[in-house]
Amino acid sequence: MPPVVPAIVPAESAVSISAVAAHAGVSVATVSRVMNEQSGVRAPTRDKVLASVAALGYRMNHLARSLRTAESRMLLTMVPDVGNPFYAQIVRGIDTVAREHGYFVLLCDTGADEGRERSYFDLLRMHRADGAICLDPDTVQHALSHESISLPWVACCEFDPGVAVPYVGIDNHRAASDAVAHLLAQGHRRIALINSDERYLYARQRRQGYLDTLAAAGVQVRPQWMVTVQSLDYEAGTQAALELMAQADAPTAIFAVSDTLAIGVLSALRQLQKRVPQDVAVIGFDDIAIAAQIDPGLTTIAQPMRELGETAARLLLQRLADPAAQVPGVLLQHQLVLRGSA
Amino acid sequence: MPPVVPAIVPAESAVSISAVAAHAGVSVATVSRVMNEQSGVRAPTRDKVLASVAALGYRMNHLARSLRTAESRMLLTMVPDVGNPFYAQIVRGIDTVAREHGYFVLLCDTGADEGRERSYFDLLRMHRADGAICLDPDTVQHALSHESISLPWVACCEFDPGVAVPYVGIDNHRAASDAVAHLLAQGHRRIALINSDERYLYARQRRQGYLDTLAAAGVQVRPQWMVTVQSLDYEAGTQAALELMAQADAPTAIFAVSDTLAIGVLSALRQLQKRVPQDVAVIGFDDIAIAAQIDPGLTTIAQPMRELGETAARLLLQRLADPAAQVPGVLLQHQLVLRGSA
DNA sequence: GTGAAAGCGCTAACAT
DNA sequence: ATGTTAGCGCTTTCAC
Repeated sequence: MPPVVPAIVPAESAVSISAVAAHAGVSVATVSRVMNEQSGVRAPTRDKVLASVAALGYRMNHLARSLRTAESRMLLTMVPDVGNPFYAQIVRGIDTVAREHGYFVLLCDTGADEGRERSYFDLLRMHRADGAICLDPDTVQHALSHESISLPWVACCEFDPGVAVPYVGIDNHRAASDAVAHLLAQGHRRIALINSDERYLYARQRRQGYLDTLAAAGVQVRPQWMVTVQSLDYEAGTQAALELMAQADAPTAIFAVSDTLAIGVLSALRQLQKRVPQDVAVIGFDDIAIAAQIDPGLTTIAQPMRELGETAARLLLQRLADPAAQVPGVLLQHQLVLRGSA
Repeated sequence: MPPVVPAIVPAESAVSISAVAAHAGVSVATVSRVMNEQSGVRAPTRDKVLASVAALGYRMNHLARSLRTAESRMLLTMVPDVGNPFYAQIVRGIDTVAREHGYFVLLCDTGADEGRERSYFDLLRMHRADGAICLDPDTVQHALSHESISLPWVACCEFDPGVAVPYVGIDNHRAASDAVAHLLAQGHRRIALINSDERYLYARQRRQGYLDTLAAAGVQVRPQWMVTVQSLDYEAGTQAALELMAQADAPTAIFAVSDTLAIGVLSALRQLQKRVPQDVAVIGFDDIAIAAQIDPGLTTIAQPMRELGETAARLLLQRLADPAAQVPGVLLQHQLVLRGSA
C-alpha cells in the first residue's frame, strides 16, 4: 500500500453571513433571523435567503455567534480516567442527553490531577464551554469550589455535600454495607477490603460502610485486611490480593471497591490456586459489562452508569436554563447482583 | 444526606482586556502583547500589566481570540464507540499529544453513523475545531471525503488508501494472517472467523488475510464458518460462537477480530462445557488490558493503541502546522501475543 | 417586515 | 516601545 500524498486544497474561503446577505439581496439582520428561525420574516424573504444559503453552501461560524451570545453550546466533562469502563459508560450517558439538547461534549481526562482540572475549569471562565460535569475526587472539587462556586457545574459520583453544587451519585455507604452483609450471610467472618485512593469520597464512604457493617455484626476488623491502592487497574487488584493472601491469617472473602480491582483479585487467586468462591469469595463494585463474562461471574454492586451520566447532564442543563433554580442533589439506586464469585 | 440547595451567585462579570488596560494605564495592544508573550514590551510595562491581570483576575476570552485568529485549538476526535476499551486507549494517546501541544480534544461518539459524523464534521467548517481525527469505518469516511477533502483531518485505524487523507493504522491483512498461521501451526484445520461489520476496512482486510492464509495452506474454508456480527459487544461474540458450535461440523479453532468478541466466545465455550484450548482454541485481536486477566489468558494480536492515537495526533498537528506539507500514511507494527487460549 | 449600526473581546497592521 | 484602529462574523436593539 503506497503512502498517501494528500492533495492539499486551500480550504474553501468560508462564506460569511454578509456574503449570503449580498447574494440574497437582503440585510445581514434578515439572514440572521432566518438562520435562527425567528418569526417576523415573510415566507418569500425566507425562501430567498434559504436559497442563497444553499447556493453558497453557507455554514454559520458558531465562534462568532458564541462571542456575541456568550454561549458555546459545549459541555465540559472532566473524568479521572476515560479508559475505565465505568467512566466510559457514564460519559455515554452524558453524551446522549447533551446531544439531544444540541450540545457537544468536551471530554477531558484529568487523571484526577488538580492542576489539570484547574486548567480545564478555565475553559468555563473563558466561555469555551457553557457548563461542566466533574467526576473527579471530591477533594479536588473542594479545592476548586472556593473559586468556582459561581461557575455552572455539577458533580457526578463524587461530591462534597458541604459544597453548594448540584450532584448525582449513589449511597455508597449503604451499597458497601449491602456487599459486606452478603458476605456475612454466607458465613464469612474474615473479610478484607481493597479500597481505592481515599481522596475519593466514594472510597471513604464505602470503607465506612464496610467498617460499620462489620462492627454491627460483632465481627472484629483487622487493619491488615484493609488495603488501599492508588489505581483501579487490574494489576493493582492483583497486587493487593497477593499481599492480602500472603498474610498468616488470610481473609476468606475480599470486597473490592471496583470491578476492575476485583477482576485483578480473581487473577491473583487463580495464580495462588485458590478456588472462588469456595476458598475465598470476592465481590466487586460497578457491574461493568465484563463482570458477567468472566469465570466465575463476578458478584458485584451495580451502579446505574448511563443513568448517572444522563442525570448529571440534565441537572447541568437545568441549571443552565435557569441559573436561579434550586437544583437538588440526587441519589440513584444501586443493586447487589449475585453471580458466581460470592 | 440533605439535598444540596446551590446558592447561585451571579457569574463574576468577566473582566476583559480593556479593563486590564485601563487598570494598568496602558493600551489593549500592550496587554495583548504581554498575554501572548510577544517581545517588544519593556519589563516594567510588562510587570504593570501582569500585576493588573492578577489584581483583576483576568482570563482571556479564547472565543474572541479564536474569532480573530481563526483557530480554536480544539481537535475533534470521532470514534464509533468510546465505551470500547480499544478506542479508549487510542483516545488517551491522542489526548496526550494534543495536550502537549496546547490543544484540547473534543471527543465525539458517532456510533459509526454517517449523519452524526457529518454533523460533527461541521464543527470543522464552523471553526470550532482546527482539525479532526476520524476512527469511523472507511465507508463513512469515503462518503464524506468527497465534500471534505480540503478540511484538515486524518484517519486512524480506518482509512481509504484511495483518498488523499493522511492515515495511521496497521497491516490488518498480515496481522490476520499471523493469527491464522499460528492456529494452523497448532494443527488446526477447522478454523472459524468471527468478523465484524464489513463497512470497516479492517474487517474486510482481516477476512482476506484469513482466507488467503487458509488457501495458501491448502485448507478448505467453509462459508458457514465465517460469521459476521454487527457489534463488538461481548454478547455478540457469545452469540456467534454458539451458532458456530451448533453446527454438525463445528470448528476446532475460532479467530475473532476483536478481543471483546473473543471474550464473549470464551464465555459461550464455557457454557458449552468445551475446554479451551484443548477442545477449541480461540484467538482475539487488539490486546486490550482484560485479555491478560481472564482465564485462560487470551492469545491475541496486539495493536499499539496508544501509539496509534499519538501518531494520529502528530500527523494532524503536522498538517495543521504546514498545510502544504506532504504528510504520509503510516503503518505501525502489530504483534502476536501468546497466552493460554490458543 | 426589514435594515442600519453598535458592539462581543481580541489581534495585527499601521502610527507614533 | 507603545498606542490607535479596523475588523473577525455574528446578534440585537432601534429605526423606518
